[in-house]
Amino acid sequence: MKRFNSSDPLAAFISISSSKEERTEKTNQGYSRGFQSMLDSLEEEDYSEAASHVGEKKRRLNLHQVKALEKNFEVENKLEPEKKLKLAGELGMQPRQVAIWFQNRRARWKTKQLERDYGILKANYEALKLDYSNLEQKNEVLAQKVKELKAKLSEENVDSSHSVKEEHRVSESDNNASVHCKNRDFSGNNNPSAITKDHSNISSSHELMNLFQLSDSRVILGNIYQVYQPHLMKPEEQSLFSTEESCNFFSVDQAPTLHRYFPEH
DNA sequence: TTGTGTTTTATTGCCTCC
DNA sequence: GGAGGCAATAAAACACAA
Repeated sequence: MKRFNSSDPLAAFISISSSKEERTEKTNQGYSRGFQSMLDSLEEEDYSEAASHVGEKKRRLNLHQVKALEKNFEVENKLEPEKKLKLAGELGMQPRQVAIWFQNRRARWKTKQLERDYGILKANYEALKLDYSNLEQKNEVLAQKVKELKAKLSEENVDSSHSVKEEHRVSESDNNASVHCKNRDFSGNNNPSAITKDHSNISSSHELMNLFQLSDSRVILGNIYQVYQPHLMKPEEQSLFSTEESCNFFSVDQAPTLHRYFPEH
């Protein structure tokens, strides 16, 4: 087990100060303001205390030592034992001090790296959120257009459906469509009661229009998603947006026949 | 001057590797 | 089993506002 060599704790704390030229050398190497001021004050302290320092207290490394350690860390963030001994000798430090400095420096670097990664992830998330918001707006516009077209179509059907014979023919066509989708509900479950049951429960045309809107929005949104970022869809959303389920309710190829849902027309 | 927050240096305990 | 790395933490040094 490694443990601190307590035979000479004094020596571990006393760092030999470097030359006056080295110590007075000002640095602008991108240290934080706090760190820089710390280094500055450290230099002054070194001046007055280095030679005669009483060493029980924890001491900070001088500027020369820190700069040399930083330089070595840039080259390699882990030290070979030989390099550690060499560096310790050059800087007047205990090898263990050098090792501890590198260890702490790696920890600081890791923290910074995590902060950077978090920033990147956050930026990506914000961009994605913006994309999603834009898509929602487009979807609303498209849904509104669909709603208008349906209303228009409904009016046309009312105008052209006076003959009983015509009504009968359309009714048959609707029955076929009903058979086609009667085994499907909105969530993709094979629940025979889902759609047909809804039919019986829908009491007003207003509810019905909402039903259509919901369904259409999902189709449109689903198609946009599939074209735009298909890999971002959750499995359950892919199921929800699957064209087979939605098309049977409102197919693009076959315009919806609203007669069934507007029997009064 | 003092309280408080931040940074740096060092220790401890655990883990992995050889 | 020893050496070394890492996470958590203590403690000293330092900055700074009130």
